Amino acid sequence: MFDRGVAGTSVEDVQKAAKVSASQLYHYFKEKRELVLAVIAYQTEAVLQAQQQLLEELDSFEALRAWCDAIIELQRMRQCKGGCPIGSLASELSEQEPEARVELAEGFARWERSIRTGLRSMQERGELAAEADPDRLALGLLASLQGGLLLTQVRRDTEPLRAALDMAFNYIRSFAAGVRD
Amino acid sequence: MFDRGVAGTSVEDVQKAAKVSASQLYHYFKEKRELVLAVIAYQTEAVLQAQQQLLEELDSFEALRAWCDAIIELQRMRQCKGGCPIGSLASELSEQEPEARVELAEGFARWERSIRTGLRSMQERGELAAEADPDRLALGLLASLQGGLLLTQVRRDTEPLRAALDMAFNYIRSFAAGVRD
DNA sequence: CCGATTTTGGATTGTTTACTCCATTTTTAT
DNA sequence: ATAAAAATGGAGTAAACAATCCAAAATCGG
Repeated sequence: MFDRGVAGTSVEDVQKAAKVSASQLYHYFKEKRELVLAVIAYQTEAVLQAQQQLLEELDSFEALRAWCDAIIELQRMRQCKGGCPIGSLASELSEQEPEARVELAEGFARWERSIRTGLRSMQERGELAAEADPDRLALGLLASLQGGLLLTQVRRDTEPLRAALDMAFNYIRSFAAGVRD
Repeated sequence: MFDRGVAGTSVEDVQKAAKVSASQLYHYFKEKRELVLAVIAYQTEAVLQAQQQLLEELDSFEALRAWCDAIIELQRMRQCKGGCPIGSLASELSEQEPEARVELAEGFARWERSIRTGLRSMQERGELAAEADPDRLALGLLASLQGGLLLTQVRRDTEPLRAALDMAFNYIRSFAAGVRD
């Protein structure tokens, strides 16, 4: 489903890939919709877990920059194919499957919270100015990341992702303690 | 296709909506893929035309802000449904239809160029500092817009779009002539 | 060890889908 | 006016699809 989209992946495709029969799949998942919800849960965990380590140790601008660079490097290795696993599902399912939309919104919320916590810890350490708003910065950063990933996927070139993350990073850095005012 | 996605829209759905018979549709479009390419061309024109006016008169930060606000207002009116017509197609088709991907990339490129031209004119007018890079700023701004639209679509709330565009706008404004250095 | 429950294989069903076909109507060119 | 070309209606086809069904196998509880 990551490779070909949800609509582009038949239940039979899943059966073959998983080497199980139809009755097995339908024994564990009532219908395709349910399987898709499981994919959302799985991909959300995968993305959050992959980010967790770098986001937990967000204590400096260098660490934030390292996180950005890691994402860029990951997309480069993937030859810019596939976009964000959560973002792609979100775009395909938001208008079609209300339940999926809610789950994906929750996934993004967790991701956002994770970034926000990192920015807050930078603020507590005195790296980030007190007047900075970690909530909005985290949300803006996540949006930049998503948009950057989409444009990078379409263009098959990491430049848009770089531009988006550079912009977000530099903006956040403009709130470095002591730089403003 | 904007409402239900490309895969979620059958050729028969299109026939009914257009009140034409199968033979008519297939007379003008060899196959569904060709119809989809026409949709891409149509939506690209629609988006660019809708933006054109505001982007052409990009001569000040107020005008840039007005453009941002117009986009936010548009999504609010749409109840945050549907995301970006180009972005949604891009996400659904990029990995599936190589030809569509190229057309969508070209659509984004035109959009980017349009923004870039606006920023350049601001630079020529002396609003934007000479050391600002309109190319990267335009790309970053477009990425922020796309990501903001996606998150706003998923959350059914304009806040992510606001945060994304605020971030991009404030960053660009930090290049206001005379403010830096 | 044995009866009940769960799990599995695989054929099957009914529907939806993209696309075709051909006869008929409409338009165009002269 | 008329013949050729283009456009249209609508039934039809074959494949793909999600989902069902039932019998067989495996697992579990006492």
